[in-house]
Amino acid sequence: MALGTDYANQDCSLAKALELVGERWTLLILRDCFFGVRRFSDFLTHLDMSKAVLSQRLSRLVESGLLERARSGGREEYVLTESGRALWPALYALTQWGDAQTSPGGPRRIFAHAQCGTDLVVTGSCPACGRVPPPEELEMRPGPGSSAQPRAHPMSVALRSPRRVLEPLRP
Amino acid sequence: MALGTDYANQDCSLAKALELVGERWTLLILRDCFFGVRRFSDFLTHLDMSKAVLSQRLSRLVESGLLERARSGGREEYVLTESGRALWPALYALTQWGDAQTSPGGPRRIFAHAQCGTDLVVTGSCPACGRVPPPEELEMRPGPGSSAQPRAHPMSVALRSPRRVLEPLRP
DNA sequence: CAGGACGGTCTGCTGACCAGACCGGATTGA
DNA sequence: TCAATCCGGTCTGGTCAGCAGACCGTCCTG
Repeated sequence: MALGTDYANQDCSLAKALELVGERWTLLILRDCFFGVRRFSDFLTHLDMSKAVLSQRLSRLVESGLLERARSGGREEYVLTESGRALWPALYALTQWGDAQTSPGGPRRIFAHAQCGTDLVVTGSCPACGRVPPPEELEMRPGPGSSAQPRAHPMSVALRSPRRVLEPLRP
Repeated sequence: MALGTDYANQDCSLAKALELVGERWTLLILRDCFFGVRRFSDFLTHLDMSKAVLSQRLSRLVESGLLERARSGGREEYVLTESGRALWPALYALTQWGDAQTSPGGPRRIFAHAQCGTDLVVTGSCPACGRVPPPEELEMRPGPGSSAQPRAHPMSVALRSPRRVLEPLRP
């Protein structure tokens, strides 16, 4: 493992997790995967990061089994594997904490259980069903804390309309 | 914010959260805080990291209100604030994912609800009480996936005995 | 078959991380 | 009382990772 990305001697699953997803940009890439982003150029546009780093991160994620490279209509696509999808609760919990800490006007995004239309509570469980729905059963929409000056490019616009989590952004 | 630590233009609470706790070592420092570590030298020993970086991370965590600097018996101590303690669900979720991905022999650490003695399920809720207990109600102990060659220094030994989460390591 | 979109790689620079030296104040022991 | 040690840092020089931007091969399209 590359220097600066491992935590030697830590007998701890949090350290192991961070060796897989703790590098800069990695969790944001995975978040975009949940939001339906699949193509190299779309990650690039939406995350506004360096191509070299994006390329390296995607390769590492494929290598560690969190993403799968698929070819669709001559285009490369990066799709979450089961391991990658299993990260959803952690991503959701971090997002909720970020809302609470940095968004006094309320959540930036709201997630609802699509089956029953009920908004999730902060723990990620559906108050109507009493269980924690998997990401593919969720619908997301902007909340009261979302930016008043949103970005204009088509990617961001598409991601602001209410949509199903994990549904591909492009047909 | 220092270059390389921010995510400009991201109207996303996950990005904001990562600006606060996404740097290398930061989440491991906070994990140690939950485990009762409070002193500079103890973090240093247990995490085996550079003093300069530890110093910078602690200062930033104090500055962002996740830790509080306290003086106890002439010694500096770093203690979680309410904001810091609110990070527990995210830390727990990431740890559970790390267990699932990297520890085929079972969890490295097991958390139980101290009130009723029941082990938590993967979502962090107590199956007996039906709710998600806060960290101060939890007891931790090594699980079947913990290392067979554990580290020998007193810090690590102390952290391997069953103990209450958030309870100070030193009296 | 020319042009552009796509999915990268390469390059030179800058800033972050590293180990280890150093340091001042407080406590402890002789 | 004074030296030694512990504690909680700061400083330094070297290395590595992230950055913007140039470049490049492949595929599709008009």
